[in-house]
Amino acid sequence: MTKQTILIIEDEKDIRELLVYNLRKDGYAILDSGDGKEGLDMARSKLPDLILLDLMLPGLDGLSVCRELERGANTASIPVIMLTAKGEEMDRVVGLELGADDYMVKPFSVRELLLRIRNILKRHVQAAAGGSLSRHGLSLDPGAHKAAVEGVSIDLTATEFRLLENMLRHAGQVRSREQLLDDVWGYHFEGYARTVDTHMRRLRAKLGAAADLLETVRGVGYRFKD
Amino acid sequence: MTKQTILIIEDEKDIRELLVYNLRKDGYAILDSGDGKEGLDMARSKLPDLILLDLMLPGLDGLSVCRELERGANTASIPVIMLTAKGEEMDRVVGLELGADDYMVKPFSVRELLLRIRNILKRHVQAAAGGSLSRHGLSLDPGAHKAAVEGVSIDLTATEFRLLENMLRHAGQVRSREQLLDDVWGYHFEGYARTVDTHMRRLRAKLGAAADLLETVRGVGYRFKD
DNA sequence: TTTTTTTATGACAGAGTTGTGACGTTTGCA
DNA sequence: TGCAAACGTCACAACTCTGTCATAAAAAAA
Repeated sequence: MTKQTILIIEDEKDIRELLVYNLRKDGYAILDSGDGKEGLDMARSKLPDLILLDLMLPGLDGLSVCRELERGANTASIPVIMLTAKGEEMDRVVGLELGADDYMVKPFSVRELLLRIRNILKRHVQAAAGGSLSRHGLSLDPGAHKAAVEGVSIDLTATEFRLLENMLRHAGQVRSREQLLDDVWGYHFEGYARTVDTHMRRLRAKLGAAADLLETVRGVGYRFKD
Repeated sequence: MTKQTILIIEDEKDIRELLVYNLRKDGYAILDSGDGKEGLDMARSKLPDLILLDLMLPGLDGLSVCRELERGANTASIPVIMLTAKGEEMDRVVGLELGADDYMVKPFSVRELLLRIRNILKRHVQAAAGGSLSRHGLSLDPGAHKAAVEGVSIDLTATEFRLLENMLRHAGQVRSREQLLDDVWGYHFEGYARTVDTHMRRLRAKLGAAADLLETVRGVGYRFKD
């Protein structure tokens, strides 16, 4: 699960910093710009997973940015949440002129914004991602958070599940400890590489006879048997 | 499957156009009226699948329209979402007692409205098709707001019922506390995730022997046994 | 072989999560 | 108005999970 990127286009510094801080804390990678034109360029070059867009902007106003995004083949599908100050006649604007996915009126609840972002991203991700994974008698169902070996279900903790899922999604590929720390634990985790070893051991113990599905690649990392 | 029809009864032109535009984009067939009396007539003659009804209306006010709809044999089962301006003393109970399925306070998020509409329509379709949900000896009848374990009925409060219903509708899937807060409590709930725990406990207590149908998935959320 | 490097294992403490009882507030109702 | 039910919040204890470290084992290199 790679970190998702959110682009914030907002000229008010205080609000931008508030958003950057909270979104970063929530585990997103953040790009930000205080200018409409620059923000649009960033959107086109970085292709973020979601855009928070202020309506009133220097350079190029929010509506125009939105319209331009809609026009680009690569940017049209990026969900946009509009931010507006109270009294900016939002209803008409958002609804009639373009396809923002949602909008929030300032001052808004950060928590509510986070929830909406999560929901919107989830929907977009789910549209892309598939169902359950299985290989060599091991099956994982991420939605149900259930795992089974040869049909016999096994209990995994949250971390173990994420680790095994990541290995399975990259079956046949060697995964370095660093990659695993990034993907499973997250970029922010300043961990000890041996942590991965420990969890591999725990996973192997729980996998029982299927333990050898997790192969050690000495000097490199681990690999899920192809 | 034919397009579902939504009737909008709202006198403010801007809002009406906002709704027409967005709902049409979402794939619904739209009827609209700016007058209470006319709207009621349209409802009776066209029998839409859902009605968005403003509270303050010329001709005939929203509550009266709602009451009339409830009275008609053909219109009583049509779900109604009430729209009210902030400050218009809209007692939820009054509206809900009159048969409104939900209500939203202006200015509202178009996206949220669309979600609610989708949910309500889905529920109505399901209610018409099958009726009650049941699994593993637990049965729920959302229409009647009744629950039973092994045929023995149990009393659930409104929140408990919604929570259990949500779990049951996603049986086998892990539901995070955030998802549950969103779905069961709503976007605007600035709550504490422990609230979910507490309600799970209350549900389990009422479920008695069937308490283990609600499984804890540590570090992730809860899951209704598949 | 011996030495060095890398990985596996066992133990452990602290961090985090959940269940529970209690309490205060709100809401509906008599 | 007062009461009871429903609901959200909180504090706390029990428990699980998880990262870290020391050490053993294994593999590779010398």
